[in-house]
Amino acid sequence: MKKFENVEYDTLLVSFKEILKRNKLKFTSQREVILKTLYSNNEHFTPEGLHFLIKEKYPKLNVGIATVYRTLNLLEESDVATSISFGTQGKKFELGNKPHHDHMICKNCGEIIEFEDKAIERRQQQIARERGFKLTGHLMQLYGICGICQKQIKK
Amino acid sequence: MKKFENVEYDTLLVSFKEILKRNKLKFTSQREVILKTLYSNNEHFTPEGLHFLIKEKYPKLNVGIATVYRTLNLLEESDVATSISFGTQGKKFELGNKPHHDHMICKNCGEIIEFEDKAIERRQQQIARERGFKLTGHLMQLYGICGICQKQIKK
DNA sequence: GTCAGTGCAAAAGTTTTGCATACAG
DNA sequence: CTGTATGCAAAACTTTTGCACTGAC
Repeated sequence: MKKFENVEYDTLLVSFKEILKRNKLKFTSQREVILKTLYSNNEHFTPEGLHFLIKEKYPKLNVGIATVYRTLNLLEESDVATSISFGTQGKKFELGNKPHHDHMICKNCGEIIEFEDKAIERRQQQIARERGFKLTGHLMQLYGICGICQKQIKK
Repeated sequence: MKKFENVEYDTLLVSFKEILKRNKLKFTSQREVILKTLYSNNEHFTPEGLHFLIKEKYPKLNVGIATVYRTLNLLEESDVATSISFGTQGKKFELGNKPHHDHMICKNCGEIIEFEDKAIERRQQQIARERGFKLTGHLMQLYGICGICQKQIKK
């Protein structure tokens, strides 16, 4: 069996390069590092968070925050990444090709369980279609108390 | 028979006053106007949008943007209003006196469409149960491009 | 009268932009 | 070589805060 991870990143990289070429844009080390960092940490990054991590990991490149913003916007415009809005401020970005998952979060201990449900996804598509929307993504978080905490909370 | 969907404005006002009294806060004309404007326009407001409308409608009051922010944050903290973030463009607020619903957000123009779907809600309950979670709430936002923007983007 | 609320302006925090230089193609 | 990309800093925005004055209770 092939190494799934590398194949996926290579594919991602190739299609990113194709998009760049198609638009007469250049493939720079900054853009590579931003894509790679987004890929290897499957988190949702704020621009500053991503910038901080990159500065820590590749100090020699000295990537500026403006480049991070410009590249994230580029990635989003070309549908390589998507952004969602969390909490108070700012966007968080994630790669659009990641296998989709949602989160169930325990309000007591913070435990996060990932899940994925085809039935809900299908229903979301249908809801969007009914309202003339072209769906590009979603955020779904379920809040509750996990099994362990339910037992402990017998107060 | 009392309608469940929309709490009357008077009821809303009374409960807002109660909250203020309970917290030793004062009922001011600015706060009243902000609540009333949120109520009478069935929209989701950005702070500036709300501020603009209020300045237009009640120019004599000369409500400052800081007061709008402060009041919106107060309304949110006391669960009278809720907010939705949508990226760089900031938050949008709505009163929390509506029955539960989720949001579909246009990533291009920020338009927000409300929807509610029993099938998804049921499925969420089931997913939680399967994983030993006691569900207490959820957040679901669908992102996409609204019909109007889809047409405009065909350049 | 007391003290929270307000407008204003300044500050703080984010994101974008202008410009000279660096560098991919 | 030719432009695009970049870093830096300034600018543009959005939201919060400090302060003296106003006004609700």
